[in-house]
Amino acid sequence: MKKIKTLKMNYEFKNVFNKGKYYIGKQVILYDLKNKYDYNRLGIAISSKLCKAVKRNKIKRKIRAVYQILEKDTIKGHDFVFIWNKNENIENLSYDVIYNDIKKMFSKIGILK
RNA sequence: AUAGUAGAUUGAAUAGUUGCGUAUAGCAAAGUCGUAAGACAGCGUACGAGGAAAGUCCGGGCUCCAUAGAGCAAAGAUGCUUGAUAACGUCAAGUGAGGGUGACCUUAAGGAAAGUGCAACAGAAAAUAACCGCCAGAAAUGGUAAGGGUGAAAAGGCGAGGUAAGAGCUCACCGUAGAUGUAGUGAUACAUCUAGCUGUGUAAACCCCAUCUGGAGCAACACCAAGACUAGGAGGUUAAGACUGCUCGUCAUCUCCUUAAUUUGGUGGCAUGAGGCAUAUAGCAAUAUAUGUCCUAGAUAAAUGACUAUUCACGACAGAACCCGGCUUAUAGAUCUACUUUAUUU
RNA sequence: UGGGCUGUAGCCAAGCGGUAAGGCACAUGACUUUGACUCAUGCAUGCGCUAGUUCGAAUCUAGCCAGCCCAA
Repeated sequence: MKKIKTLKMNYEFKNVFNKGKYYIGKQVILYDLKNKYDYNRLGIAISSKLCKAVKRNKIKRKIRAVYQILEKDTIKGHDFVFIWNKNENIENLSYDVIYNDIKKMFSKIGILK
């Protein structure tokens, strides 16, 4: 099963936001919650007020690219939701910063093998 | 050389590693997920976002409402002419008006003599020529639209004759309206004659005239599976429904009321089309016809990413979501074609 | 994706062709020993932006911009 499992319904997102713990990185904020399944699920939420569709897509793609690499080495059974940090300018978006952010977060949670 | 005008094209490129979506009668397997309908994994191969994909401003296809019907009204849209188109509020060619030295650009451009409304302040007066004035007359009264300077706008303009004073009352020139002729499919243009000219502006105020318009939208709609409900009453022709009102007509395994429920998942719709490109013919052109050739995204929380190397002008605006034809708006730069102004030289 | 609505001072708002009412807030002055209350005066560079119609647009027309609501 190589496909990335994603969160789909609105209430699933709300669950993570309300009950989950959050971790703040330089460009990305992560909400984390344990789930019932034996795999991880990913959700990315970027509001349409932030910027237009092209830039939103770029953020999503970069987060997804990082997640794919790091997700292999994690302990399964979590829901993740990523949000863009509003204090950061969108034009500074870069792959390396997001990579370091998410690596730190995952190690804080303690799921990195 | 300089400053511009109009139109068209393009919208970084190459290589490697890795990753994503769709297709696949290629290989391999006969399995996995799911109650079911149904869906799918590995390797290989092919293909994979724009000129605006945007705004959702018009028009059409498609689907359902009856097959989308008839008449009157209401509501809305358009508004010089001819043509193009499936259609349009779009496009092309022209006409008038306005702007620019010019190439060229802009233009919702029917009707104010069907009727109604409005025109603040100022001004005698904003459409009835009332008031002051001028002239005649003893007065009553009559004649008059020259003058009464404000205003965005003042009763065709200006000059001469004429008169008691005046006046298109008469005349020349200009403007306006009408008729006739010529040119043109036509808007209209030009010429001649006639009328002395009474009626200011506003229709992007109501309105009148001409032409056109049924409604809702792919989250439409159809089918499949699971689950819930499946109880009671009313109607069978005008009650309710099919955009609004009235009249007519049509429909139904239909509709309405009370209680309950109106959910979830999947498949199709969904990518060959009023398609693109090239050539020829017709046409000033938009476009049409014929022949040849090509098939180039199809997701469903939504696919193009990341890294490395090289080159240059160092990369703007920006992401398909049922599909087409337009319009509008955003846009770094690059290339090409035609034309104009000014200056200098020959 | 589709459908609809609204933009007027720091805030709430009236006005729908004739040159921006009102309230709160703010500033100044008066009253008061001081403060509050009260009274007086002031505050819109042009009505979200850009064009057009008109003698004249907040108002009419067209195109943009921003915000909000509804269906699922």
